[in-house]
This record gives sequence, C-alpha cells and structure tokens, in this order.
Amino acid sequence: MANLASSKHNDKDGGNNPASDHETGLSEDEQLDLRIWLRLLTCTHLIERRVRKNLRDRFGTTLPRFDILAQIDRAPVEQPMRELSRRLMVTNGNITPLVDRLIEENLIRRDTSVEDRRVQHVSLTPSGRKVLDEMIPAHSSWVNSLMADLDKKSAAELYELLGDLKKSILSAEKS
Amino acid sequence: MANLASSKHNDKDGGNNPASDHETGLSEDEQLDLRIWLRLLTCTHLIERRVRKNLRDRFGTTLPRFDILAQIDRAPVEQPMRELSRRLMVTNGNITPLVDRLIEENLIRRDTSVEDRRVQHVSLTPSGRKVLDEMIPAHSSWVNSLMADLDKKSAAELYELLGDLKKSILSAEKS
DNA sequence: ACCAAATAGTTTAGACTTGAAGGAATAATG
DNA sequence: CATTATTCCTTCAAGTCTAAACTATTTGGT
Repeated sequence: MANLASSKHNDKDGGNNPASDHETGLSEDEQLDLRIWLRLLTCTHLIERRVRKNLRDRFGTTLPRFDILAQIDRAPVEQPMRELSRRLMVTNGNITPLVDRLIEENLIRRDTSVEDRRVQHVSLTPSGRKVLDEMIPAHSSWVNSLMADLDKKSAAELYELLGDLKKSILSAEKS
Repeated sequence: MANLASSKHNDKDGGNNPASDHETGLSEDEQLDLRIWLRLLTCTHLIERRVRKNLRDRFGTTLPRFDILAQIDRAPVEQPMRELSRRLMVTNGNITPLVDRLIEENLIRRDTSVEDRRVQHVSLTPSGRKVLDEMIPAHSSWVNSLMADLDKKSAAELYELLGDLKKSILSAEKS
C-alpha cells in the first residue's frame, strides 16, 4: 500500500515560525521531504503494478518469484538463502516458501552446503535458466518503456540523487 | 518484495552493437533505467521498513492503517471508499477489511451516502482525530530524519525528477 | 417506464510479507 | 573440551494485497 501523510494538520506554533505552513505546521523542508516520499511511493507502485501485470499475463508468474530467479542469476556463484533475503530486503521467513514454490516448478534447486550444513545453496535449473532468459529482456523492456520520456541527462541525475537519498537513509539508520 | 533484474544475461548481438554491454545485452540507457528502478525500490523499502517499525513500536499500528487515516484526513470533505483506493493505489477489496478494522478500533466511521446509496462515506471519529494528530508529526519527523543528509537543492531536484518520472510512467501507461 | 450497462463496495481464494519463536549447526569463550 | 552465543533456516500466526466474482444501486438509451 501507499503511505500518505502530510495533511492539513493543525498549526500549533501560532504562526510565529516564518518557514512553517499554516495548514500543516511543517516547515518547507519537512513538507518537501514528505512530498518526495509520496512521489517515490507513487512511482514505485506504478512501476510495480505494470511489472506484476506483465509477469502474470505473459509468464504466468509473480513479482516475488521473478525477483528470486533474477537475484539468483545476478550472483556470481551459488548463494545461500540469507543472501537472497538480504539482497531482496525481505525477511528470511519470506524466502523459504517462495523457494519451495520455485523448486516445485522445477526452476531452481536447493542444496545443503558441504562446508556449513546450516546453509542452503540455491541455484537455477536448466529449465529455470531458460525461462529466466526470456523474462529478463522482457522485464527490461517494460521498465525501459515506462521511463522512455525521461531524457538521458535527467535519468542520470535521478540515478545520482537516488544514490544520495539511499546514503542519507542508511546513515540515519545507523545512528 | 523487491524487483531485482539486470544480470549477466547472455549477449546475443555478437558484440556488434557498440552501445550494448557484453554482459547483459542491454544498451547503456536500458541499464540506467533498470538501475534507477532498483534504487527506487531500495529507497522505498528502506523508508517503509523504518516507518512500519516506528508505527508498530510507538503507536501499535500498521502502515496500511495509518495510510487510510492519513488519507481520510487529507481530503477536504468526506470521501467515498473508491477515493481511498484510488489515492492509495490499492484495489477496492483491500480497503474494505482495513476500514472494518479501523471501525472496530473506533477510529473512523462509515456512513452510507444519502445521494447515492452505493457509496460509503468514511470519516474520522474524535478518537481517530486525536490519534492521528499524534501520528502525523511523528511520521513527518521520521521521514525528515531519513532525508536529513539531502541538501535542499538536491531535494528539490529529486522532487522534480520524480515528477518527470511519474509523468513518463503515466504517459506510457496510456498508450 | 424498461432494461442493459456501468459503478460502488463486498466477498473470496490465493499469494506474499512480517515478526517472533524454534531447531539444527557452528563459532566463540573460558 | 564444555558451554554459551550466534547464525541459518523453517514454521507459524496475523496481516496485507490482488484479481475475479458477486450484490446492490444508479445511469443511459430507447
């Protein structure tokens, strides 16, 4: 779901703060941050919705399953489940049933690591490889077409600024 | 979940396309688009995770419930459920049980419209008003602190570029 | 007025996600 | 070594989300 909030919250400073908005009680900067957050969510939801629909219509699969396959493919070597959950930023308990499902569909394999028997290595089957080789360029083209109106310079700037935002978030999380 | 994909997909053009990456078979622009998409997701997930945790720890509630309350508050007048689902960009069937839950908690009310009896108007109760008045500034401060390292100019640019991206997505969806 | 089409909401089945608790294996410490 | 702590994964309950089918109501075209 989204995360909507900025609103006409009561102004409690009596209008003494010149940088505050009488409707919200928030400073301009605070408002801008919230607006960024809302746009971020909007863009993410719009893209996700399109990708989900296309994955379902054209490949009969779901975004989480595709994400797992793509992440397995992305890694240089066999990776443990913990790597999947870390990279996909979801909890461990989420990965297990998704992997179960992909194994049922014969798209991936799960093998207990020889060095550490707690670890489960996950890898693509030939069948999974084949399916993914069709899905990846399709997925890329969907995203590409959604961003088609963004010129190259804007795209590069957006990429940089999102990097700055990410850094800011991570630095705030640390403290 | 995320949506990971760019990957070392096989290069099928035999290296004849000067703008393509031998590892991915994608042009630079296509790669940039995918990278933007991944960063967008990362930022969204990081912020959502923090907001969810704070809502749970400090208010014992969830993000979807907060979103509903905030969206009701945000509207100038009583709004029908369809407005909620449209603005929060979720399906209708999702809103109903969330509203049911908030009614149970005595935070909102649902009244059948007099003009059109299909329509259900949703509004805050005094209790909901009170709770929300505490949540909104808290939420704002959380987002604010996550973006603290972003200077004002960057924030303004990011906001604009996300607007451009949104426009691009919507224009692609139309066609 | 009649009736097909459209609209608002609800319900349902299936899927995903989280946080917390637990089991198995390994690492760290005395 | 023996014990404690940590790590990896699974299981579980509760909640969210979607798409599709359904009900109730209103609208539009005749």
